Amino acid sequence: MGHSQAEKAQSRERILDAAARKIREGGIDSVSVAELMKAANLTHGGFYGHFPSRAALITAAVERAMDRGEESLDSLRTKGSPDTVKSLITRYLSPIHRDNIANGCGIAALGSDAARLDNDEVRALMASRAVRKFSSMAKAMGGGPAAEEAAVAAWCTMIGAIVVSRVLRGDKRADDILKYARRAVLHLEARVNADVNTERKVTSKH
Amino acid sequence: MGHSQAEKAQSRERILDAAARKIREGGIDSVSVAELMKAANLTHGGFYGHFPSRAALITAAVERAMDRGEESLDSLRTKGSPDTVKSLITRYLSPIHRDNIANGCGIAALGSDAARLDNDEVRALMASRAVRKFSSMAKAMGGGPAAEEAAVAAWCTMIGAIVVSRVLRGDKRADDILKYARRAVLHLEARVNADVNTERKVTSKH
DNA sequence: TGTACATCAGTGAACGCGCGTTCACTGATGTAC
DNA sequence: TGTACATCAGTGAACGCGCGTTCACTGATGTAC
Repeated sequence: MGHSQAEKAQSRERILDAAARKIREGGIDSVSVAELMKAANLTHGGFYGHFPSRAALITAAVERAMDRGEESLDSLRTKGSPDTVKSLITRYLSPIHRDNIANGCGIAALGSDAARLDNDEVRALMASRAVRKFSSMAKAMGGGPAAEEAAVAAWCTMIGAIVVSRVLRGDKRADDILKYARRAVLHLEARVNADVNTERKVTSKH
Repeated sequence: MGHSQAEKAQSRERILDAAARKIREGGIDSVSVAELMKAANLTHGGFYGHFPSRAALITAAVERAMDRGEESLDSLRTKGSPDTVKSLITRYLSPIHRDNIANGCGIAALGSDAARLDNDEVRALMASRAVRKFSSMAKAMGGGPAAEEAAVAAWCTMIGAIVVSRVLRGDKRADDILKYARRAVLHLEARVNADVNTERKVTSKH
């Protein structure tokens, strides 16, 4: 085996990515040091050369999970087509996303867990990522209070729909959940678009 | 201490209710036999006189949690006022509900956990309770496909909003999440009402 | 170029701890006579 | 009414197990001379 610094950093990345996947797949408690190190092709004793404790790993892995979740959604984009709000909504509420918990949205995967976390560091981290998600969509919707409100409602629907559709796994109604949520969210988006346009007209009259 | 059958049944109820609360407060994994029995004023050894295993208790406790969650929402009803869909929406999306995880909606509290459960018995149980929730609201919205669709979208938004608002605990924006979701859901409800009425008029013309 | 040494990522046995589970026992209650 | 016994919910010590964590060690690589 190699022993360069670069190779150590690669090991750390393997551990983190494995943890970020496992954490979404099985929840925060499901990550055991031994299993994790095995997934990274290492023995469990070496773990403490990379992280001071399991708790520290969890914090880093949740952050990684949030990042990878967004990247994964990005990677579903049709090449060349513009990155619209509608496209994001459709990708997020797709069966592909629902069926791929390990690589999907961190909030959908860990929301209930995060809601009750006594670990304020991890919870605050997820909260700030959520707020960022909301702001980003609000901006893409044209900005302003109406867009902010629509973006928050849209994300609540989307996150809730993925969770519910996953609970119904195997049921033929699971896909309907996504479909109904998609229509509701697209309606929200269309409504805020109309509002923003109306506002512009009203404003331009003065 | 007493030793009648009735008293044993009462002990079982105390264990179950404590578990149903703890399970929502800390997640399925957080329920330990010893802690649970202490909460029920018993010693841990006696547990197996009530349940064959921890797993059996979990199944029963999740069911109990779902029931108690609905009862708890019912108990927030203003006495004497009619039980409308609007009233349920407002009660569900209240800060009181958000801040009371232990007694709140089981799907909001355990959704992410249930979504990844390998235990199909428990997951199917939660799925059927969710479907029942949706159907019940659809019926209260006047029934039919449009009401079914609106009810599903409404529940996704409501569940997602409670989860997100809990993740933002302590942030002043946490209340906004509930407010925005409430408006979006009430809009959905108003829209399906209008649709149903239009449909009635159209139908009655023939 | 070759040899001796330092470095350090990773190894694997061992630890204490809390967990689910088992089981011999206790002691209050109900019943038989 | 009083005594002896059966019942059984609950007790608490003990178990095996997997976990997070520690630590003395290994052995491949880089460096000094």
